[in-house]
Amino acid sequence: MKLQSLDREFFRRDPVSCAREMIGCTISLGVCCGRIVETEAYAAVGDPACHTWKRQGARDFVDGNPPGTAYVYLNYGMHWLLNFLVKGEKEEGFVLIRALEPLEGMELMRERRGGRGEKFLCNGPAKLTQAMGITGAHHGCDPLVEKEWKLVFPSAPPKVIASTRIGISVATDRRWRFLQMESSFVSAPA
DNA sequence: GGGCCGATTAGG
DNA sequence: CTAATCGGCCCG
Repeated sequence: MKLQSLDREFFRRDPVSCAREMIGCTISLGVCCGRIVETEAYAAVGDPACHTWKRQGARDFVDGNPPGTAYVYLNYGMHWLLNFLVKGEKEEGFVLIRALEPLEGMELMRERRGGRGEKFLCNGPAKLTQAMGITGAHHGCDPLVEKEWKLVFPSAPPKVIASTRIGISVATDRRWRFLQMESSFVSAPA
């Protein structure tokens, strides 16, 4: 089977479809690799939970970068969260990566995560950035171009479950959280 | 400048 | 349940 890398076109769509279809894709940074088992979509327009709702800086980021660009931000003053910029013709926004199934480089992940067990290395948006070594230094980088990054489609599309987004206090009714069915590496059950 | 809040996490 | 910890935003 042939490994098909995500391309620019993949991110030139609406964020909800993009978030759904990123489930099952693998993401690599350096020697570490994991399968994406949980994502969330945020819409640049009309979504009170999206950074663009309140932050001009986020809006500028959308306008000033190509689709696929990494949007990394510091949450609660201590946790880096990884998003990918999505820019369709009609809809723009972000896909938040919320959990990975660790596949490669687990030794290094474990070291970065204080020796925790495999199931707890990447089962949360801030845990996976810590395990993968993603920080604000990666904000604005282009994973479709930069060599240490690799984003690859799954050989077969997994079963995906839609659920409500987590950890937000507004627009909580939208089922814009996506999980790989039966995965034990998600941050929380659907 | 000060106050408040947040797409979280680990520990009690 | 809460502390930790800081950039952005809203005031003044």
